[in-house]
Amino acid sequence: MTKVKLADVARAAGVHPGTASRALNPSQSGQVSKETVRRVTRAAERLGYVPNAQARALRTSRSQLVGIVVPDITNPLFPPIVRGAEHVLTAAGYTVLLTDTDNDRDRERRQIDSLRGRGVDGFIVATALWKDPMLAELAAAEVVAVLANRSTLDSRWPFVGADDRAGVRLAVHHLVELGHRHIIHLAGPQAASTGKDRAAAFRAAAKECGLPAGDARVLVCSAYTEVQGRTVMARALAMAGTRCTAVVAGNDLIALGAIDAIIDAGLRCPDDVSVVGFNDMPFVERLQPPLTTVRVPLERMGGIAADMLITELDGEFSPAAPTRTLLGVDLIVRGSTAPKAPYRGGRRRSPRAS
Amino acid sequence: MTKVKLADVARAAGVHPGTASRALNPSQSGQVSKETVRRVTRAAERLGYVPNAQARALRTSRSQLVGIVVPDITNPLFPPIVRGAEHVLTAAGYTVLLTDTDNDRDRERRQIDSLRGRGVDGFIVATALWKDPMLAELAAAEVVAVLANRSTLDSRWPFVGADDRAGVRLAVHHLVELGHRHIIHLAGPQAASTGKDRAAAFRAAAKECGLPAGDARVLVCSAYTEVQGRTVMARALAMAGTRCTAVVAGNDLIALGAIDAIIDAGLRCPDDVSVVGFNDMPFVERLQPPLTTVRVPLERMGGIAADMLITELDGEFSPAAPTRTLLGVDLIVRGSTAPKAPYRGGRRRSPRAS
DNA sequence: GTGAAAGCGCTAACAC
DNA sequence: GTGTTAGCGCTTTCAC
Repeated sequence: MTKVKLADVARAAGVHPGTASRALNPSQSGQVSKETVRRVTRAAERLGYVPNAQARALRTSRSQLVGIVVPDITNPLFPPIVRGAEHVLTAAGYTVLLTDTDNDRDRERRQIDSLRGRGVDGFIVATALWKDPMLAELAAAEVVAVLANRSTLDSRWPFVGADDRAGVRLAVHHLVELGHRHIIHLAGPQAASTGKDRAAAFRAAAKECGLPAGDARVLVCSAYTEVQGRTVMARALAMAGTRCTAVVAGNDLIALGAIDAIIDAGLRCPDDVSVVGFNDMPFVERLQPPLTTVRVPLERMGGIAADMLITELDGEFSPAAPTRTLLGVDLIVRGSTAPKAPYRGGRRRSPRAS
Repeated sequence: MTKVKLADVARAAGVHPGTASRALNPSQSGQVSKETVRRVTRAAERLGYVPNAQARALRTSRSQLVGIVVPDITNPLFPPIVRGAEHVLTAAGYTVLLTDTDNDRDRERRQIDSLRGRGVDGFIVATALWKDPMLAELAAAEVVAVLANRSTLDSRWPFVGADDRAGVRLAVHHLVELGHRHIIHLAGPQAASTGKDRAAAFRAAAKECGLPAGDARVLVCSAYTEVQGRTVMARALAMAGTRCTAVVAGNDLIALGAIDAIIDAGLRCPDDVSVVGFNDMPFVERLQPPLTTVRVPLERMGGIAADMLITELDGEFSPAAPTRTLLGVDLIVRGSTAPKAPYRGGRRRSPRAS
């Protein structure tokens, strides 16, 4: 079983390879007689012809390959985004190269360089930093890319993400309505737009609700992980002056860590401390307690990122100002938030044995 | 910024392109003088040379591309497998093409054909059916592939998966030790080896524990989903003759659905019915109740699949009998299993309002 | 409407 | 040890 190539199809159809190429290529099949198109198409089918993408790419310098760059595919935030993007991309004839940077900048650079060497037509990047040297390089090299979830300082990139400000605002108002006044924000890494923007939104919302700055503290986690959420929340609970009754977490993972720390401290969620997450990643509705969180349409985000990239790739020129899409979000109220309990004079259950 | 090619590097180093190629290629750089290698390497670095993978692939008919085929990347079972495989593969210079078949056979065929057209060197397939026409075609076309998680009837494929029999045996023994005698198995789809093998293992383990066949029923779910688990469990609870006190689920998702059905019926887990899952996918330890399940080293599974594939790809010939690796599993006992409650004369809480 | 021919960037077989 | 050459499979200009 040796690979059948265009020349074989041409011979079988009794035409020249060039003609066969035109016949098989929708955009050029107009230049070929209907009859020839039919003969070539049938021959191709009969022989089970599959075009060699490498050769085509080499010739046309278009690979129909798209690289998707995520920090960690096991973070439940990303599979839906990847899935949404993949569906749109494959429907449009593109193939997805997935790469997981493992949150490691060196690895990210190597991976992206490798994908560039493979001639990808463009990237969907979900690892952007606010100040991102990698993106600067890509820009310099005139690489086509779209940013998903995280934005960047450099406004030249098309972007699709959640309306972070609206989401945090919803969360803060919800807590205030439940009677909470001492609310802290466990912010995500400030190098990421999501971390930065949500923190800013938290401050703005707190002000809007009339909370004094001292009652609406921001504590920064160095990563979007359960471990960081737990560590920073533990620190917050141990701080003398802090007596927060509610937490707005930078994302769901940080929220889970925060809940752990609350339990570690002998407190309960939501009885003693309410917690709101962000993203509504899969399965958080089944956790104990079910997580109140801001729902982001992740699969749609991936699909839109793919659409944007395809537009960019098809377009002869890009508009002066790139498209920026902010997806609407909803607050999903579940079991991790409750009305502020009346002050119980420091009565705590004994801390969990470690 | 025009792309720098091998000829540019050669010119800069003052050698012929052929020599530059040899100098840059580790396997052939022995044929070139040390000094030339140095000059070429430096020139390549200075110019920022990135080899064109398309051209190389066209010439060598080796693309260093590997396709990973999963049914649904949003099923938490798969991200760890993909991640494990990707790390090994990228370390070995391969790039991953990910495709999500959406559990759709037609889509799967199209995707695999497309990846073949792209000249992938091999596949890691996590969607195998026990009798799989797709795999038969791949075999006929002499495609190199490795099966992960699910095995197949045709023994020609290398395979890495969990020790399903041992896992189910652990689960059944655990339940019997807790005093359960009326145990049902909510099996996964019987078209998949995991569904079939776990069901067979369940029957064997029940027999081993001296449970009469009528007390150890097998009910089959048509998919590994929460919806199916819930539906089939509801049917089981509604069946007149059934009074099971424990469930061995085909996987964690089915287990979650089963727990839903138990609650729907006005019963409690684990108080009235114990449930054991399979896979120990991420976050099940935080669910309500925390899921007792069989832990499978998923990331390792992916890594081993990648290793097997690389071996296959490097080897001049494959051994007569392909490698089959069964990964050891552990039972992780958490909150969804408990000792059988004394018979409470059909006393049930009123069913949850629907 | 179709044939001829060149060439995308690279590697490997063959000279010397 | 290095230069030369051919060609991987395809598309596309240029003839006719």
